[in-house]
Amino acid sequence: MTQVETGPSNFIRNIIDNDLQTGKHQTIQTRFPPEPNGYLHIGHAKSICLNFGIAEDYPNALCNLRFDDTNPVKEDANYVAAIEADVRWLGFQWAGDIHYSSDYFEQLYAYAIELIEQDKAYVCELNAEQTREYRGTLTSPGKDSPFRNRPIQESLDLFTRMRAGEFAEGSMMLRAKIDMASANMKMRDPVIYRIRFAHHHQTGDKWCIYPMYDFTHCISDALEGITHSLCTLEFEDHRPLYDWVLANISVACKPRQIEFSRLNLQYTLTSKRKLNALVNDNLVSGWNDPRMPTISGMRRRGYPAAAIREFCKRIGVTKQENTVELASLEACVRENLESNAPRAMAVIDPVKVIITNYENAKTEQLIAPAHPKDESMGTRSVPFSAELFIDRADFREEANKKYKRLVLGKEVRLRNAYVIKAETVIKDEAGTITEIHCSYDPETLGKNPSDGRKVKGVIHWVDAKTNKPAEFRIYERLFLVENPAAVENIHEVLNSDSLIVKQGVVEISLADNQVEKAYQFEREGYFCADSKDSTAQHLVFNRTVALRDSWGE
RNA sequence: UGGGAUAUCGCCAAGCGGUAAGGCACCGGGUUUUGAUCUCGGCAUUCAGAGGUUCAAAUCCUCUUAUCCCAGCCA
Repeated sequence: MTQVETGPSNFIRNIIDNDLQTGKHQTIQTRFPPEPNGYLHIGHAKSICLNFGIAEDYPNALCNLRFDDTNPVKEDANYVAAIEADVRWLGFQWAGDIHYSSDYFEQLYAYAIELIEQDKAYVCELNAEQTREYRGTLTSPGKDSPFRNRPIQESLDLFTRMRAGEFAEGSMMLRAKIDMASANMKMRDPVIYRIRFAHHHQTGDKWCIYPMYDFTHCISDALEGITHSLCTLEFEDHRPLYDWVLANISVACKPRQIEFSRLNLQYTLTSKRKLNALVNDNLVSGWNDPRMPTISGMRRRGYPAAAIREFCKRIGVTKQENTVELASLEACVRENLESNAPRAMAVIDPVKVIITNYENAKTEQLIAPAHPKDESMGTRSVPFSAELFIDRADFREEANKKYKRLVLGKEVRLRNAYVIKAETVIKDEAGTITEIHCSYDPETLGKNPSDGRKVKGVIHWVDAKTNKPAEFRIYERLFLVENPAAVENIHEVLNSDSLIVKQGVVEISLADNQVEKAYQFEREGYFCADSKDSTAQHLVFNRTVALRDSWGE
């Protein structure tokens, strides 16, 4: 069987190629197995792109979405819905219906019985502390539980009664009988079932015993016919256990677990627990705060799904520990938006400009292209009158040659409009500039001055009579340090300027823009209207990412 | 001090015995009504270190070093 491989190559795909070539598998089946205990983040995106990407690229390959829901005390149906939406938004479709590990609880229970009947599992009554003591340490072997050799019938009876709810939480557990002296801690008679009188978001109150990850995951994979079970590096030690379980129960399918390194991103946290803490401590507005590295946060911020997919493609898949620079992600976002985002003008920190030689009552409609290189994106009408706004940063009373904006007594090009010259400035008592009086050259619309004068600078502007007021939210990294995960107290390294709010104006053509639609506000960056707070009465724009800026000053 | 893994440019990452891909970042030139974009050029005689095998080694063999993961009835 030949495979048409369009995705990026990596060691996992090499393994798959080989399995196809040798005939070990005819088709490939992967799965993305999130636990519904938090929102998906950029690290999950890597796994999603890997698993669903393989399903897309290999003939007849499929990828399941399976919720690994074996711990009802931490999980919630709200997360299920959010995760589903995030995967879909990222651009992927799972095979058939959504799966849940809890769908297999009955089968899992039967396999546990099989293990007990073979004397490969037993009910243990050690409490949590004792269990830990008996397990030994990294350098010293554990010792057998006193319950390890109890009769099979007794374990069978106890396990049945555990399910029936006869015993208290923590009083008993089912353990695999492997090797308490194993150098691999995971093989020291791991717990495979514990008692939890908890309501489960899928199975309700049907169960009071819940299977552990190591017992559940491999069997769920096998039941779904998964060929390659891809997970992160910290599960390498679990692989012998994964294989042990499948080797000792009556299932035919033996998926292969392959581990790859998780993604670390500079200045960001990718731990659900810690991200949850940011939300609970109100350090951010929610899981979808635009500063969050969650899929929903990035979406709200304006990152295109395609840019996130491209990023995942560029970072690759290996077993090496890595920390990717933020610049790499931002490059993908800019690259996508550069060609897809229509242009518009917005003034974030406005100061008024009066065109003294322009007829006061007049307003003309200038035509500006939506994109400088893509004519198919059309044009828009931009009103121009004697009163305009420009950004305070674009004017100086005096400046050196390198400053290419408006300077008193000098000329500058107004983007998509005329060349103007600053004549005088008006200030208030505090010395703050309130108005800049300029003259314009009527012969410079769409052409350079006929006398050959060179006007090097171009600045953006918004008509003062017809604009739309808008709020701009400028985002910076949430943390001051490259690796916030290594910091004990997150509060100490929180960037107090991670959100800066500005009140300004946008050109009138943006009055009825759509939420989450990307625009490039020329010379400022890429923005999109906030999906939660922007309304027609009060526009709110999130800065997705600034434009690249090579001006050193 | 037990076990498992990983070491190729500032950050990712190809490479799988035949003489170091690519991306991001960075540095320069050009174009430009966005200091954007685009474009041209530069950027590892060297692959954690030391030995060895070979005509030939990042790739094979030794040893050393560094880093990460494992002692939840979490996933």
